[in-house]
Amino acid sequence: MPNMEPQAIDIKVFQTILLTWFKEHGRWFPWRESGLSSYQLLIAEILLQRTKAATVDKIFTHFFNVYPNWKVIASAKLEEIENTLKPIGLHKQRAERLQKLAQKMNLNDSVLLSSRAELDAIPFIGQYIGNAVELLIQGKNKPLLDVNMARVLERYFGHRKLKDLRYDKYLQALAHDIVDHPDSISLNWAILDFAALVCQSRVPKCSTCVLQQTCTYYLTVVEIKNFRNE
DNA sequence: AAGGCGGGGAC
DNA sequence: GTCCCAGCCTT
Repeated sequence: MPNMEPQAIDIKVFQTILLTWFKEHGRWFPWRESGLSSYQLLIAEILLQRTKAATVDKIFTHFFNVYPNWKVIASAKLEEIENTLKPIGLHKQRAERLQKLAQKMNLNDSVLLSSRAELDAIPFIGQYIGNAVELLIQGKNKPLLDVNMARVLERYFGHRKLKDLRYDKYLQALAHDIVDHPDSISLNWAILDFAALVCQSRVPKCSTCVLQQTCTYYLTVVEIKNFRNE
């Protein structure tokens, strides 16, 4: 039964193995540095939407040199923001949203970012970024549940029922249980890095995967193929 | 539930 | 050329 809620021991194994993997193979990005402002953290999440982390990395430093705070974005020319964002795509949409957000946040971002109710009322902040703010700014144990984390969890523990991951109770509960850990941030990053480097969408590297012995996908799909020598 | 946004890298 | 990427809004 792939949709059964996993036992606590299963989650513990998953957490422990991935954190160990992360210490050796985890990626480094500037937005993971300590001491970033809530401005930088929030902008980073918007830049990362539907965009590879390595791609965002290329313009990240430059972007904050040009736009160091909400005020500068709020008063900038929209076309210039678009040009700055062009190399990472979705630039027209993102530039407009960033500027509107900046005009709102410029007043009092510390208040707006302090509670989930406030966050949910802000345009362009959905479930993912809401969780990211709670995790990275408020210090809560919340999952960065995107298509990549979903893919890892579903391959390992079993597939969700609903197409839209935001409404799938099983996947939501599972993700929350997984990152309910003293080092929730590292665990989140570990899963995202693992998704990008090992448990990839098209050709996952199962043969060298540290989770293969306990992975549903490996045990029910990959190993059977190997047995048949396909 | 489905469509649109988008350049860039991997294959 | 095709697929995918730290989503979200509109219809």
